[in-house]
Amino acid sequence: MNSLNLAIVEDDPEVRWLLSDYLRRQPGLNVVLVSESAEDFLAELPDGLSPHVVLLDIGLPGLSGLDALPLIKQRLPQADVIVQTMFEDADRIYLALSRGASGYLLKSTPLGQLPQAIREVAGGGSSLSPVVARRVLAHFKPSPQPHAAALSPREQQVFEALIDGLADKEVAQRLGLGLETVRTHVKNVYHKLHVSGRIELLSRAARGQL
Amino acid sequence: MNSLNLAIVEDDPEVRWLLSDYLRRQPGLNVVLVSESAEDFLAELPDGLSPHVVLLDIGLPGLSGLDALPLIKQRLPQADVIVQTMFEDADRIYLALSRGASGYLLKSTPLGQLPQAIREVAGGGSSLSPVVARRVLAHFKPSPQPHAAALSPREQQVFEALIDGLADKEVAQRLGLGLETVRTHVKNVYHKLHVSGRIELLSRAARGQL
DNA sequence: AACTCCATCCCCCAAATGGGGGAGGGGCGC
DNA sequence: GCGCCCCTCCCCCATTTGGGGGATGGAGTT
Repeated sequence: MNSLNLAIVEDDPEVRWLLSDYLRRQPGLNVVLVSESAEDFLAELPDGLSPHVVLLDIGLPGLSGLDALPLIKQRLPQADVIVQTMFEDADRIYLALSRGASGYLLKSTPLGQLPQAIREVAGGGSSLSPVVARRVLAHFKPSPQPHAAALSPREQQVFEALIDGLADKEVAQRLGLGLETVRTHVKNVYHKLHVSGRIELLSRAARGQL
Repeated sequence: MNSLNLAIVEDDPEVRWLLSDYLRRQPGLNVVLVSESAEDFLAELPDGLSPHVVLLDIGLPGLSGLDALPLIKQRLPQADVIVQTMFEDADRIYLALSRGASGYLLKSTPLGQLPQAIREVAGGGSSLSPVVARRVLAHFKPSPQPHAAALSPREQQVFEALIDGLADKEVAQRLGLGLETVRTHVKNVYHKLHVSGRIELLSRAARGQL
């Protein structure tokens, strides 16, 4: 079980050779399949063979790595896929992660860090290049509402209750207020946030636009 | 500019000593401030001094690292904060990241990896322990709705329109249907997804619970 | 043929919602 | 003192929403 089965999908012959050659030398790593395209990979994959980790290039001709990801995860649900690419744009990163990638390494990653990244991923972790990680974290922050500042303390509380999906009546209970009071606050929140009602409010919140 | 100013906030005396001692020895790293609490850190911080990176423990007595994060980012907007902790629960990770942490390292991280992580962060990247990274990535995936499968094609369309915040009438227009038809589909969607109305639906969608 | 699911549309009704309005009291700043 | 904002509560009214019922026709299964 110490032997980690690894598959490599990479179109550039030189890179492919470098990668497979280097990784083959690593103790505990077992390169079981090397393909030059996602189509080839899926076709060549023997039924019995299930790599623990797949190193997947994104800039593939034909079926792109991004499009191949769901197919690979379907064929090998328990395998972890590390996406390797020179692209570091938020869209591609987001796509790769939402399609089940367990790692996202830039091609600029030193070869020497690959074995560790592969072991981390196989061990239930994830490996992200620093630049990529920063992009990912950026998706978590944007909370600071420029609007929220305009909301009075009470309105802020009411706002949060609305986000929680409460009805006016329930908000009144939670905050110990009269129904009519809550209705007043709610209307004020709508005005200050420039929304027409709780549905628009929630649908924007769902998109992180608030 | 090659010298990286580093501040350390850590309550455990032994760990504090180990960290500061080890990091002080690293070439290019300059430990400029070591505090045993967030309060001390904010108080001791000279006005002219702006560390590039702050190593922040989360399990602090008094003001927790999590609560201190926003204050630190306020005082030092350009500084990158690396959170260091033994906690790996999703809540704390999420909180730390949404409050502006640029890195999240577990206490189990080998000392030897710290300098690299610090340099990566200072260089505009982010550093996450593998386990943490996996947790973070999990937040990106969950799209595949187990429910969605149960929705008929029309219902799926209606569902998406609801997420977009449309009213019944607007859904009818978008899909070229009669209002009553839409109302029927909407009700069916509610039943199949076990929600009581669009507010619960949207508020769950906002939390990624759908 | 009988059954089930889907899509389309219709009706009724009670509750919740949004958009207006107003009013009294408290606090803060000028 | 006067104005302004916040908090509290009240009323009216048109629309929307949820929940319940039912009807028709088509497609697919058994």
